[in-house]
Amino acid sequence: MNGTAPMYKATQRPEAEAQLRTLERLETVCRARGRRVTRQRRAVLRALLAEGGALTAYELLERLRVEDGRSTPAGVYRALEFWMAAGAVHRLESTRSFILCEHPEAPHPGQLLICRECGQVVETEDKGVAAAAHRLGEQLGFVLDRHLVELTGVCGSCRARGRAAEPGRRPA
Amino acid sequence: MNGTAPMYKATQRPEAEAQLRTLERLETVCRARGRRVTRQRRAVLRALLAEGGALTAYELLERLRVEDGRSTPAGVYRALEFWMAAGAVHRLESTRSFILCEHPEAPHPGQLLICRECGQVVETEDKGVAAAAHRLGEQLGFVLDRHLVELTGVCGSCRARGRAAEPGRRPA
DNA sequence: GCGCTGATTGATACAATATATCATTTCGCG
DNA sequence: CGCGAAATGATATATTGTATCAATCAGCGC
Ligand SMILES: [Zn+2]
Ligand SMILES: [Zn+2]
Ligand SMILES: [Zn+2]
Ligand SMILES: [Zn+2]
Repeated sequence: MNGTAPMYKATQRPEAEAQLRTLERLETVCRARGRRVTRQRRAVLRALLAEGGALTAYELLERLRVEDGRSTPAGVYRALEFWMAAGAVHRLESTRSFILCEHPEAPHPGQLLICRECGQVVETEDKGVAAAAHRLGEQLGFVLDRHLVELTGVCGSCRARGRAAEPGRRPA
Repeated sequence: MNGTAPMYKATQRPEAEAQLRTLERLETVCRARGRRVTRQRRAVLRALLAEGGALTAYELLERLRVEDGRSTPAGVYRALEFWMAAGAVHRLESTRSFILCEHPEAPHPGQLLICRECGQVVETEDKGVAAAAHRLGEQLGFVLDRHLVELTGVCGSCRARGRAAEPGRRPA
């Protein structure tokens, strides 16, 4: 059954390599700005990378404590804040969790598509959505600097698997 | 209990009348579904209406307690959940607060524009944004049923007031 | 009106999420 | 090394949201 839509399933994290290269780049940028990439911060990034998806701050904390029993909520939130400022981590407002950015090369107005069945999160940089949002802001006289778009539903593979569920859903 | 005179606070804003008419309609709809519009639920709606903007659950609680000292967090959240299910209230994820829906006539994928200076929130039903989001979902094989768009920035009147700020901003 | 039934509330406790503070340690650098 | 900025550790606390269950209320058939 792998013939249908294995597009995102993909192999065991092919992005991992790229993510690690990205980490090095981030590190360089941070140092240039007088900020440091420390053990704790690296640990947070590694945990998110290993998870391959979103984690809440306290789930992250549990994982960090396996390696370092002294980890605290404050530490986790500090590291998360650091990476969010660097553009390497996003916060999913609708699930109060955190996830690695899939395009950390540059700041970007991204969109997050969330599957409520399997928890998968896909990050996009869709020009259409971004442009429409920007246009809307202009129409209303706003100068926007934060762009939060989280779209929740059911992904293709979950729909393929769960034919037992009701076919008729009403978008709300 | 004291006589529950339904003296709705004199209308301070123009939409208030329409909102109150909408309340009656909601009430009818709710009854038709075996749900009740009670004193406590009405109080939550009135408080949001009087505020004219977003309130956190606990800010709401403070206000309710002025009139009824027995109000509790659970009660506030229950009422909010009730109205959100009815489509009369939205939760602003980015500020963890709640606001009246400006178009409660029907379910809708809306967008919220938030001014970080004055806290103003404008709700829109922009076809362009909604269509772009829907298209994006289709491209990625998602069937979406929740549409969260919160755009934050500075509104026109705040910009007019605060000319001291820097003119060149980069949307992120 | 009377009692039945399910919806709603009251009261309390608790869970989950996030931040404040300050003494101490580490890092980068001259 | 020794300085100052950055980061952490430790602790406490603030904020936001739920669970539980007995008591009460509203609608309904009688
Ligand atoms: Zn990103
Ligand atoms: Zn899925
Ligand atoms: Zn609305
Ligand atoms: Zn404003």
